[in-house]
Formats: sequence, C-alpha cells, structure tokens
Amino acid sequence: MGKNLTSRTEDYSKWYNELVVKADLAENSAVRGCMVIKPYGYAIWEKMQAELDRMFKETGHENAYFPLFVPKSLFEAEEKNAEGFAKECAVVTHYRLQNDPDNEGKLRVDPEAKLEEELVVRPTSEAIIWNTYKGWIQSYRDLPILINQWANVVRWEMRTRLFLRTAEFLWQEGHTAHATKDEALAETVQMNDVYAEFAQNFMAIPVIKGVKTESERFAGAIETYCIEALMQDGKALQAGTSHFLGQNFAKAFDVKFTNNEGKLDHVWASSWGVSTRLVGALIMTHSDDKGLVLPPNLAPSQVVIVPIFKTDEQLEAVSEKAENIIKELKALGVSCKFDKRTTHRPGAKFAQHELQGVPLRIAIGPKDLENNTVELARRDTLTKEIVKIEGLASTIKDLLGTIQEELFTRALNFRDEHTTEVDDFETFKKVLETKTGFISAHWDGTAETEQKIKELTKATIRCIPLVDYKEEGKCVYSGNASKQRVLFAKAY
RNA sequence: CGGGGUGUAGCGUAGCCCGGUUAUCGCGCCACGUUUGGGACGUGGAGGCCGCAGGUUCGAAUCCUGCCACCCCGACCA
Repeated sequence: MGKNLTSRTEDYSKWYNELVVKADLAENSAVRGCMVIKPYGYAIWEKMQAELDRMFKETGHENAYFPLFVPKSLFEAEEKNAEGFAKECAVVTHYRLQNDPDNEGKLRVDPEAKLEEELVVRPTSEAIIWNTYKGWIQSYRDLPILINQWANVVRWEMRTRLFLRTAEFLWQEGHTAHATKDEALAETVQMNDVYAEFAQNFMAIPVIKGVKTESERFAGAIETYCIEALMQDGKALQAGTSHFLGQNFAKAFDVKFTNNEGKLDHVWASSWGVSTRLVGALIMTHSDDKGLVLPPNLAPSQVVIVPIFKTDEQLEAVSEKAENIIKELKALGVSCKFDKRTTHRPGAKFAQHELQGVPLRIAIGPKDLENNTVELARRDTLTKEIVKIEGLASTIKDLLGTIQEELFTRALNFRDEHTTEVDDFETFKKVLETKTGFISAHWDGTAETEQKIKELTKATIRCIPLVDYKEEGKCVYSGNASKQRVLFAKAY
C-alpha cells in the first residue's frame, strides 16, 4: 500500500495489473500462468457464485461434480470439440514419482509408472459428462437433465493475465440434455438471458446479447450465444457463453432415448458457462485511477466505518456509535466493516478502502459525537457529506441502491457513446484507431470477409446481436448485400 | 511458440558496459516517544543464497552457458 496506481490513460494494461495486485485480489503464483486468488478477490467471486447459483436453481438446475481428468479416448470422441482444444490441453501421462538415483534428494517421474491411457486435464467437461449421461438416459422420461457444476478447468494459454486469461481458472459449466431440439434451444437462450440479467442487474455491467459467427463459435456447437461487454479501454470482453450443441455430443457418445412414440433418437444438448474472468470484467468496467470501484451487490463489505479519535475515551465513545450503526445496517441486510485498527491513521485507511473499492465510507469523530452526525463518502463519485445519524441506516440502504444503478447507467452511457455505426471501411479503420469501442456495421456473412477484416484491423465480429439493427445494407468491406449490422471490436 | 525487455531486502530501485573493501537509496517492517477529521514525524534497529544452476577467474551482482518467472509485441485462444 502507499503507492499510487499507474493511471489508465498512461498505461491501461499496467493500471489493470497493478490494481489486481494492490487491491489484494490476486497474485501470480509459482506455477506459470496460474494465479493465487486472495481472500478479497475470492470474496467477490463468492458473491458472484452465490447469485448465479441462486439463479440456476431458480431455473430448475442442480449442482453435481464430474472428474478433473478425461481419458483421452473420451476426449477425442467429439472430433470438432477435441480438435478445438487439442493445442491447449495439459495431459497426465504418469502416476508415480520416485527418488532419482542420479540426483540425491530429488524426485523423478517413475518410467515404470506410465499410464496405459493418458488423461486429459479438462479444458471443459462435455466429454466426461456426456459419457456419463449415456448411462442415465434411456427414455424421454429421464429427460431433461439440468445439471451445473462449479469447477476448475485448465487451458494451456501462451499468454496469460490475472483473471482475464489464466491457465487454470474457476467457472461453472451447465450441461443439459433434452428430448427435443426446441427445448434444448430454449434452454440455451434462457441461460444466455440469465447471464445477461446477472451481468446487468448484479454486476452493473451492460451487455449485448448475440450469437457468434462460425469462426468464433465453440467447437462442437451448432450455435453459440454470448453476452459481450465493453471495457473502459474500448476493447470488448466476452462475459458469458451459452451453446446449443444440437445432437453432436449425443451422437459422439451414443446417447439415445426412446421418445413417446417409441422411436429411438439422439438427445439434444446445451452447455453454458461463466468464469473468474468476470472479475476482470468487473474491474475494467467500473474502476478508476484511485482503485477498485465495486458495485454494492459485489462488495465484500458495502460500508466501512473509520473511527477518528485521539484518546482511548474517544475511541470508546465512537465505537459505541459505530456498533449501533452496524447493528441497524445488519438489520437492513447491509454488510459493514468497522476498521478500528489502531495501527493505521485515518488517512491511510481512507486510501486503502478507496483502493479496494468499498462503496461507502463512514467516518465518525469527536465533532460528530457532539453534532450527532457522520461523514459519509461515496467511492464511485468520490463525494462526501455530513449527514445526521438519525435514519442513517435506511439512508445508506437507499444510497447503495442508487450507487448500483448509477454505476450501471454510467457504464451504459460509456458503451453507447463508444458504439458507432459505420458504413465504409475507411471510417471503420479510423473509428477503431481513434474512438475505439464497438463498431456496428454490415457484413456479407462470409468467413473470408471476417478474416480479412481481422487481418487488416485486428477487429473481430464480437457477435451478431439478437435484436436491433435489422436492416438491409452493404457489407462494410466487400460491398455485398447484408441483412443486418453486426458488432465489431478489438477483443480481450 | 517466435521477437524484445526485465529479474538486486516485502515493494520500487542504484551498481552491471569497464570483475576487486562492509551492495545504494526510497517506501514498507520492528522498538520507543510524540501524533491521529485524507496516505504522520523523530530517534534507534532488523532484514540480502544479487531469479535458479553450472562455468571462466586468485576473486563474479558484474563476464559466459543453460534454465525459470514476469512484462511488451506477434502467432494462438470455448
């Protein structure tokens, strides 16, 4: 603590890296590409988990757990999926170490302990899950299966960044099985909607719902739905995905069921997930040059009370007030931390809680005791005011709601200001270089054009939005006919 | 995985080209005192296998080789 952050304009990516570490969210570990999520960062993830878990259960899903390891033969069963992940799989080949005869005190892999079949560390769990579902499904009466799992996965990324892309990360993956195509598709759309609602209402991150182009689609899916968010540096970030898998995995794993007409058919499937990457999205959406800005819904502590005092008597008197406030806040469901450390002075505490994004700060000192007031400071606007202690708890409760809304509105305005309709390629390039953000433009629907634009500008099609933009037009690159605008951006 | 950069106390750094006393400075840390409404001050103190492993040399933070990690750029990336 005690050092200023690099500012966002100076070096956005440095700002992000410093913030994650200084706000005590996470740090790099001794394992390449893998992070240690520290208690404060994990507390935020737990808040996300709790809300998502509630939403999943509300929509009829149950949690279960499947193994970390996937036998290679199962993994390769669905070819497109296997191919898509092949380059980033960690593989277990041995099951034992032994003392190294040539190197005292060291261990080596026991060459005798080679596995007959290699185990792939899951980059995602479709394979092991569909292999399991095969044994669970005979009839339409066994359907649907609506399961979610909270798990870690490993993708051997070449270039990693804390939360945004790590070799191991935490996520949830839902895997559902259905009797009909319509039902599976409806599930896919529903879960994408759940993600959108979660992002917007809970995380205060505005998102655009859409589908991926073929080249950006999940390997093994028929259609990939997604929510796309825009970060403060004008780059897009995929915040969640939901895949309609058709019968691809059912066919690969031979999962058939008898329908109510007595006919055998393959099961229809969906899968969907969000990960600890959301923590990165959270940081890059709301935070500023002073540190984290957390929406009240996600803050480990929504309020912090800092006592101002000179003598023990004053601390005692202030503490008594503070405890009362905490009690009242607790009754209203507001979480509050009392920072009565005597080892730090108030200014240092202010700075720390700002860095860590606590939404509201209350300072109580001798003057307040006389006047029956407190100083109330907002993290998001950096404003403070003196307020009467009567009715403080409900004032705070309301204010937290206001902050939550205003954070969303601010982010929404930013996104709208950074979404530009463009109709010619010169402007396209110029907007991408200067203004950044989403570019809404016509696209002829071909992978060739998509690829060409990517090569020339580094922008990719983030999604084909589900609503809006339905209009005839001409492709911004090729000039060929187009039926709707799609969203381009440089992406994380 | 290719190109470039960095690695010296918890953090940030000087020293490295051109090898040679006890490795520099700031922050932080510990003790005591004075302080406490926006990152306190004074005095004293502790803390280092100079990223790791080899090599060259009478002698290596410094030169050479290999490895590891992180950062930037590229390629790759449900």
